Amino acid sequence: MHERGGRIMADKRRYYHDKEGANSTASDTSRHSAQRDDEPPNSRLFLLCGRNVTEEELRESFEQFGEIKELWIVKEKDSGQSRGIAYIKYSKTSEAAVAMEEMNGKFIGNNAKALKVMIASGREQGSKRETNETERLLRLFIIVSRQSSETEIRDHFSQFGDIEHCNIVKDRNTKESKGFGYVKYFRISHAAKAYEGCDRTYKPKFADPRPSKQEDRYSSAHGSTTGTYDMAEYPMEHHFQQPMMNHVHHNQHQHPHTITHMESPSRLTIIAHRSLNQDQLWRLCDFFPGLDYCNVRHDQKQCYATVVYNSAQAAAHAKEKLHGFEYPPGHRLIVRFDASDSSSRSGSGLLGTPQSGAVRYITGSGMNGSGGHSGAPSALGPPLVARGGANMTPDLAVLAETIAQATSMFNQAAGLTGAPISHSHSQSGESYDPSYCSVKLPSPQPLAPIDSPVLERLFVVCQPRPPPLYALKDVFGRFGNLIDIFMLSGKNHGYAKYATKGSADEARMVLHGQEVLGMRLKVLPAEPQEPKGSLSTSPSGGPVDPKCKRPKMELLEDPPGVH
DNA sequence: CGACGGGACGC
DNA sequence: CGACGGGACGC
Repeated sequence: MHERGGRIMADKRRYYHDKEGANSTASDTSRHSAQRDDEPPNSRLFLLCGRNVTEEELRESFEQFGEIKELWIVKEKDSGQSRGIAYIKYSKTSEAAVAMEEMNGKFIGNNAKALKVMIASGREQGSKRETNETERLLRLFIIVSRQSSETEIRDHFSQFGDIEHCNIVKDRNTKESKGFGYVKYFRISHAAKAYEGCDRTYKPKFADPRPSKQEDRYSSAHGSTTGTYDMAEYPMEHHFQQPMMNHVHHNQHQHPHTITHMESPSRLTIIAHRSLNQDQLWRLCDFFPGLDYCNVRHDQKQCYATVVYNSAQAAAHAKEKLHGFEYPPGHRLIVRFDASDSSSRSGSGLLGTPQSGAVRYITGSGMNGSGGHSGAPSALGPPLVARGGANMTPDLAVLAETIAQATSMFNQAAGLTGAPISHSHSQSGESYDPSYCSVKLPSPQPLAPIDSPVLERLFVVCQPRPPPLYALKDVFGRFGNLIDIFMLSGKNHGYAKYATKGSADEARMVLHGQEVLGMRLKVLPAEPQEPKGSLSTSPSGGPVDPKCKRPKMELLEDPPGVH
């Protein structure tokens, strides 16, 4: 399935790999439909319309906001008469959010009644809502690395819209980050865009509403209606600046964030890691036909590019291929149609004004334990491009290497050899640089989609400590079909997940006993993961599968060439 | 005017 | 030796 274009992964499945099934161990009957309804979350609309609104009218008005998966008007069972209620399921959360914001209060057809549009809640829930249910649509729960700051969170998330509040939860006493936080927007569509478009290491989820403080205390005191229904009126009036407008115009809906502008179909805005320079991004964009112009500007945190193609189709094609692509590895590009509003800000452009803050180069557990010592060991010399940069920090060296790898990968994908930017001496696609990896490696390969079924896992031990995650990802990825690799936090071992057994076997045989950036690897077949809830009450006692118990791991204590 | 039908594990 | 990421908000 990975044809040529597949190298530039635009696989949307990358974005929806949340494991909502964590609590779905309670298996049962009606779960199937319920899951479809709410996947991705908040992608279904509930609307009140007139009884004579037709399915065609609804479809005509609502399809401009995205892919409608299902459109259903609720009818009286016997007469078949509409009950004035409809459900519209979109393929994406943000499509539903924008549709709601745009269509609520509008009139369609010659109906006298204004539409009321809201995000549908679950089938079981019905019309019952909690007091502050609106938070569920506005606030994201996110995982953050332990050392990232609130400024950094704000910088990243403000690109999707104005933030009402964001915080990292910290231990009251030690003030240490607990590794998660919250971001709350003013507008539902902004939260939805952030949910889909933020860096995936944040693992966003819609936050459960915080229980309001005066719940039952006052209700008894006043004996009044403070209960569960008073907020039933949804967040609309609060979040909608525009008064109800008249009839629907079928033109592009405005991006909610900026003031007034239109999308220009041949211009793109790309948000990328700040380490990328103009030349690299130009090359990247030029990989797709029709590039006219590429301008890059930076701030402390990120890199913003305006890219113009010579046609809307060319731009759309590039956008589709590049959005979500990891470049450099571990950092997904965000690509959208450019908003050409000249009246807005100067300098950093239309996408927020990030402040300075600690830049997180690599996210993921692999870097956590290594602190500032993750640079290359001096015995083997610094990695590739860091050479000669005596005052380069380890982080910069890591970045430089990352980019070299990514560039090399693109050169491969483009069929270019000996491109000027290439720092390595790889001609035929295979590379051998003993300071990077002690064995000759195949050329870089695309990763498998993150939700691919895991057909084989490898257990990886690194001594004395793990090399940077990007290096492991690259090296283990070169055998193809790598889904993911991670190191356990603070440990020197981890797991690589493959979508095919063949790739895993090859990786294991080639890499076992080799070195990556000076770190010796053990690569073994992973023992099957123990089911979490398995109480040891089973008569057999311990682990499930005794068959692949003791993989042999000798031959490693005395590797060739190094004592 | 405020909350759930129809079809269905299978190329 | 080296075995399974990280997760809900002031107690």
